[in-house]
Amino acid sequence: MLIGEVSAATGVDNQTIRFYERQGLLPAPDRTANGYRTYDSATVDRLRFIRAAQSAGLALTEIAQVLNLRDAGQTPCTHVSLVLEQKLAEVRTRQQELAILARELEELIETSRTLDPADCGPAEICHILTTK
Amino acid sequence: MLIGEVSAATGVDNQTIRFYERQGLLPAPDRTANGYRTYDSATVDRLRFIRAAQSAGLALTEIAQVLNLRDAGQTPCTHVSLVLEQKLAEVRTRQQELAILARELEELIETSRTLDPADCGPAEICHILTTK
DNA sequence: GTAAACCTTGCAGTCGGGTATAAGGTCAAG
DNA sequence: CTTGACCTTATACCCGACTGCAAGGTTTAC
Repeated sequence: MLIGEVSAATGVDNQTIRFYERQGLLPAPDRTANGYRTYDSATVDRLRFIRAAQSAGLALTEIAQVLNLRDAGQTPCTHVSLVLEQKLAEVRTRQQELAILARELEELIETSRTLDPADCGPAEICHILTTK
Repeated sequence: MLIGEVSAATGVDNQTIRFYERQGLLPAPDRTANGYRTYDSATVDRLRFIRAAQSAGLALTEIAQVLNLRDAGQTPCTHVSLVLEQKLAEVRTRQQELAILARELEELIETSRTLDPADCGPAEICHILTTK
């Protein structure tokens, strides 16, 4: 399988596949006589795994760690569980931050309804954002 | 007021103030005889406004637009309202995405509890993330 | 024999919001 | 007269995950 076929099979761009190789997410592949990279179906699985892990919110470096553990012959499940727990905690934190931000935005929008643009004095910049 | 005093008054770093100037968020200030930037209290207000807008989730380019409107003599309130509405919509979208992500992470973690690491076949990479 | 559709390498650029560093000028205190 | 705290400029670097481009080699189709 050439890189383009892997790309077509996974939806991951050629350049991105080479980028992942440089980043240590994919091992250096075998080459054909003319230097083209050749892959087997394990690479397709590996790329699908990367996409799955990515959409689960893991960063590439975290995914690389999981893959390295696995490549070293260990079952990374325990490690993966820990990473997932940590990710969930981060997501929860971010959710709280966004909830606060959403409330603030609502308040500002509410304020902007009750304020008259004509009241914007020349000294202030925009009283919607500075009234608070 | 020299840049360091403005920095002390606002908590915005000297370098950041110069950076904002380059980004068009602050006008080119007057200079003393020896070339030092001098500011008046309006700059302090402007920086406070920038921080307020930033903590409301606006990007620097959006803040620059608001300030430019204001500097052009317009009351940017209507524009600000629109930007805020749009921001709120973005935040809502992001909240939904995070909610989905959180549910997925919970499921994966739940799965990892019921799975035995010993079941991790050599072919798969990590069955917590690929079971789904 | 030539055009297209592949593949290779290496390096630069993107986004946002800064932060760091170098190399120098200025000013007040002791 | 030197130390230290200011200030100036220009330039480069950081994070993450790519994306683009140049300049070339290879293979397939007509």
